[in-house]
Amino acid sequence: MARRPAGLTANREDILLAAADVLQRRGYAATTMKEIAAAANLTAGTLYHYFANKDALVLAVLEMGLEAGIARVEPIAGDASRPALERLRDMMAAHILGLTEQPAIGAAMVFEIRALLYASDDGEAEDDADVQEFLVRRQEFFGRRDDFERLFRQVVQQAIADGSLRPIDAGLYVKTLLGAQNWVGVWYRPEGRLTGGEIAARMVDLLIEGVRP
Amino acid sequence: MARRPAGLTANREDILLAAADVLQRRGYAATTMKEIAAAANLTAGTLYHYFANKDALVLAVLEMGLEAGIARVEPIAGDASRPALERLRDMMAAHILGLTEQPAIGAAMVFEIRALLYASDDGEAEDDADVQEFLVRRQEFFGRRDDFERLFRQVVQQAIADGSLRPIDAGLYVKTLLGAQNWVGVWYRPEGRLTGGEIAARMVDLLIEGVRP
Amino acid sequence: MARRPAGLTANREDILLAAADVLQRRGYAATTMKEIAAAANLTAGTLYHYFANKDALVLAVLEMGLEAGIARVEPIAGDASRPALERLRDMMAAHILGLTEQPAIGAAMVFEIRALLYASDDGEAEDDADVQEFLVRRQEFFGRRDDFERLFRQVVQQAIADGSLRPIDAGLYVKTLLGAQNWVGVWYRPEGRLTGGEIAARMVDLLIEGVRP
Amino acid sequence: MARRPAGLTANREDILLAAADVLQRRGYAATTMKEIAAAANLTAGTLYHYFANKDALVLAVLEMGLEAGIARVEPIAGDASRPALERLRDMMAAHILGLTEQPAIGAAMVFEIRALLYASDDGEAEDDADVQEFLVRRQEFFGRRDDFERLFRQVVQQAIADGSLRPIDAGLYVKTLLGAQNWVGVWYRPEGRLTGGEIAARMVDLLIEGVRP
DNA sequence: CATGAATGAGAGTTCATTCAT
DNA sequence: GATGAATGAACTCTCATTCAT
Repeated sequence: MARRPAGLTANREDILLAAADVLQRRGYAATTMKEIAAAANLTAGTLYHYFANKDALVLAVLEMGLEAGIARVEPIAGDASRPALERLRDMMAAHILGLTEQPAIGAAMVFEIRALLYASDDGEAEDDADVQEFLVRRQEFFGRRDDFERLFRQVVQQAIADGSLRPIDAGLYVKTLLGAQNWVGVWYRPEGRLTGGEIAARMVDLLIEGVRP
Repeated sequence: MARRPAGLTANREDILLAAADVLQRRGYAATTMKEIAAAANLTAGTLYHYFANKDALVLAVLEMGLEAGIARVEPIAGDASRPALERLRDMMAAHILGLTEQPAIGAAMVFEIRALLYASDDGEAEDDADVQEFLVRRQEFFGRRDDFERLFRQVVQQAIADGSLRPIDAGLYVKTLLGAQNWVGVWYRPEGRLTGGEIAARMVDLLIEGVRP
Repeated sequence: MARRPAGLTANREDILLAAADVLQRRGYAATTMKEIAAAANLTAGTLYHYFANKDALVLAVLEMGLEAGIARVEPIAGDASRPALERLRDMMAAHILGLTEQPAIGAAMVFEIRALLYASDDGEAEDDADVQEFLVRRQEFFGRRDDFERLFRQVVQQAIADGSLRPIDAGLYVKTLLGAQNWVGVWYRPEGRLTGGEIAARMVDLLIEGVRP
Repeated sequence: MARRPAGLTANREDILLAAADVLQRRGYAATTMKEIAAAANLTAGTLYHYFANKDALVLAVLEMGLEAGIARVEPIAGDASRPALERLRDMMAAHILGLTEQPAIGAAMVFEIRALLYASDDGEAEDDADVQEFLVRRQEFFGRRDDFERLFRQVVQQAIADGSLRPIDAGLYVKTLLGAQNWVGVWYRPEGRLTGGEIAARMVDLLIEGVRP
């Protein structure tokens, strides 16, 4: 308490949102715990009440972003009552829209994954509990990312199976999709020429219909 | 070149290649000047004979990668004797292939641009000579990146004009292309299921023809 | 104040005193932050809680010394109830005595001012926030040094006006005074032939009365 | 040769003059061998053909300055045909004038002596030949400085003996003189209100006659 | 004599992290 | 929970110095 008036007390999620914002603006390398703390109206020491260390905090940001992405896409993917191609289109649009609504998290997910990828991988076999837990959670995170990718792949395969898509390399197509879409989180600017909705609609069209007359 | 036996002498370009490799493996944040130096068979101090500081070195890596990309694509784009769509296909394939051949640089270009984007932008406007030069070169780098994107956009527009592509949003389509393609530098593994050539051919097909039957 | 037993806790002023001592013994060039920290029973990192960088710390030492000098001299200068010449004599004696009591600071003020004079003036006009603040404070410091000199000059001028001094070049006389006096901080050794009080009394006599029979 | 046209070839003395200039402008701490080399139209490596190391070079600058000072003052001091007080006056004036003519060296002598004072005195008993020679030369330098001071002291004592000065503490008076005079090298600016000759004349008057009416 | 690439020690500085309060 | 002083490891960078050419 002390310093911050009631109502401004940060909780875990506030911290994560603040951290995502700083990460997007400054990048993992340049982001300090003090900056994150300041963005969340806290001091650095206090962050350690919520997160074991910087990597755990950043990983939590990415988990939050990934889970949000899955939450947007999974219900659509699983709605067996709708045609696969229709679901695919909606999944794509929902994902793109999500990235434009939360560009901080989107960009963080593209860029900071790499920073974490080799975090704590300095060759030495560290084995304090925090590191162990981090490694496990990172593994789970990558598993969830695969889940996310699999949702798309399955719907693509269903669409191929029902003939609404031609027989393509589903894995490669999904990587193509995700590359194009994730990149939106990088270049999108709220003040830009197109709204998130317009981007979503047009990009889905381009990626599905191709560009031939 | 005192001290080091002939044949091991590093020059600027050797350093850049070594640096690209380390950057891809470890990321900007985790990459130290000592690691780069070791990869180039030098000591850290010597790097400062060639580059003013870490940022300047990393920027030089990106410049090298970008210029290589432009060098691959520009001659194709400018060959007025060939149909626009054919040129577009070749440009895409050439770019993708380049990324699979030099994944270190490709990944560096995707990820480390961000690290540089705000480098020296810590809110304080430093401007000693090195920083000034860095900012100028960074600006030029972004200009060249725009040039690269423009090459694609112009060919797309030509293809629309000659009717070989339908009337699409050329700017958005190019961002879609580049997102999908650049992402290859991230997920591509030489030991993977598909060769660089196969990835290039299939991805071009998907992005041009779409996925409808 | 974690870690260190009560009683050893250093505060800003303790650090400055320790730093003055090291500076006098080793000189600006040879003094490292680690040495200062060790002298203050701290680690180097902790110094950066109190001072933005080495220059800011050294400047703070000089400020402390200068303010102590002004505090000794100003009340005497301003005591309008006493004859100007008497005040001048007392100011000189007080200043000399101060230098012999705190030779560390005295010598630091003579020597390290120069080191700071061009600090951050490496031709490049850096201006991040710390440097800006430093430059401002350095300017203020020089202003205060002028204030100090002016105190002497004004009393000299008053003494000239009331006829107790002959009509001399007041500015040059004060520079002569201060040169002779500041030099005391350089050559004075506590174990020397004369006490601080003796030096003060004799030097005042020499500088006022001259050396003619 | 190579790089530098004939006629610009630097010799030892040119280097010392260039070094004195850089030292005055930047201070010992900030002065690098490269800067000195550049000021002398050389590269850093070449300096080592002339001087064993940085300290030896700086010491040589000070030696040059001190010998020049002695050369100005000694002939006057030793001219037994003239009254002591007259010689003292001329010695003072000559010294002050010298400092205003070569302020770089004058300031260097005041400030950089300190930097050298503890150079190579890091507690360890270094014993390579260069260090040994440096320590010997430094000792000799301090001896010469004492010689310089002694010249003044002897003339003062002669003047006391012949009654042209009152019976003062000769040692303290000489320190007073030298402090006031050396300080001139610090504050003198060629573009200032007074010429070197005026400063010399007035300061001699002040220091001899005092300031009483 | 002169060069400049190379070294390596060490400097200043940053920052994640801890912990008494 | 929250703080902020303190730590210490690591990093970037500087620079005197060396030496093959």
